Amino acid sequence: MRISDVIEEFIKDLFDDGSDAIEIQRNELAEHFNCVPSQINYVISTRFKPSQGYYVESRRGGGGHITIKKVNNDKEDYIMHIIKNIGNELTSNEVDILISDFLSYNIIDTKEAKLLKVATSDNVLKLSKDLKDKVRARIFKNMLLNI
Amino acid sequence: MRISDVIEEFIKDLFDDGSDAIEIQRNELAEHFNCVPSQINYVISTRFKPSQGYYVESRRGGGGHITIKKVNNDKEDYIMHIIKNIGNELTSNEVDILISDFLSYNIIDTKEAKLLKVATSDNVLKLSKDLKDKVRARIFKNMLLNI
DNA sequence: TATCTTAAAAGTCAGAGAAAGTCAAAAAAA
DNA sequence: TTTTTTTGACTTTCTCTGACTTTTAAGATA
Repeated sequence: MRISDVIEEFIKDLFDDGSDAIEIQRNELAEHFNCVPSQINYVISTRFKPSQGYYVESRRGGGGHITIKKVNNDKEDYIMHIIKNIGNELTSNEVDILISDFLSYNIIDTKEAKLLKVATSDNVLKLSKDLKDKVRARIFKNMLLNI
Repeated sequence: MRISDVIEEFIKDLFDDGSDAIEIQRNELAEHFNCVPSQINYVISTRFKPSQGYYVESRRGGGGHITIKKVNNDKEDYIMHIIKNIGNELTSNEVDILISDFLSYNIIDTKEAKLLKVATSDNVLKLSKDLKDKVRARIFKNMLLNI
């Protein structure tokens, strides 16, 4: 088995505790596997690409490290599913319920929640009942698509 | 964890009582962390830059000290100023200009820009001309208040 | 009082050290 | 042969250190 595969597996195992971000030190890892440090870069660039669901950050210098984050597209799938299930109209109450669901599932952060809420609130729209819920549905769905 | 990060955190914790300016003594702090005094300068110059929302002043000589102020009210002031200058109506064109100004002054990030844009776009609002620009102004201003 | 002196701060800057990144050539595998 | 993996020399970025400089307050002296 090639060393790259072993390192790949080792890194993936670090996620086993359920965390969605892990941190490694390039030189330390290279020493552990008895390979040159740049081998770690190779593994990362071939096996932890965004298209494979990972996002990588790093810092050089003393105490430097490499952070690998798992990005899941569960989020996008969930949002698309919700959007499809919102009809042509949406009440302020329904918005509140959706937003609180999104927050508890960590689909959006509190800032996005505030923006969604304010952009679709009765006070801001100030429209007749029949127009209001239609406009609200359109704004809400389109904003969601951009989150 | 690197010593610079520890010192950074220590200083930031000093703001926890809500004050927007804190005062430290360079030598004292260096002694506390068992590092050379210039390390404090390093931390300040890399972690407390104006671009990071801090403003630093100091005095030498007996009883000298370093004062760190939290600023970044610039952003809020600017936003408030803009909001006050937006009337009751706002065209799609005006939105585009404002958003591109905000972006170039780093008042908002690209995600916020997209949300502002989509929530106020003609296609989404789909209202008669007289209503549209009024609703757009309200949505835009209220969203800005929450950025 | 006015000035001079000294000590107590903070500031600067360049060099050393500690990481990670790059890239192309060699080697191995498909 | 073509593609993937491995290697290592060189680069870049970030952190830490210490010698030296500058500024200022406070005390000493005329």
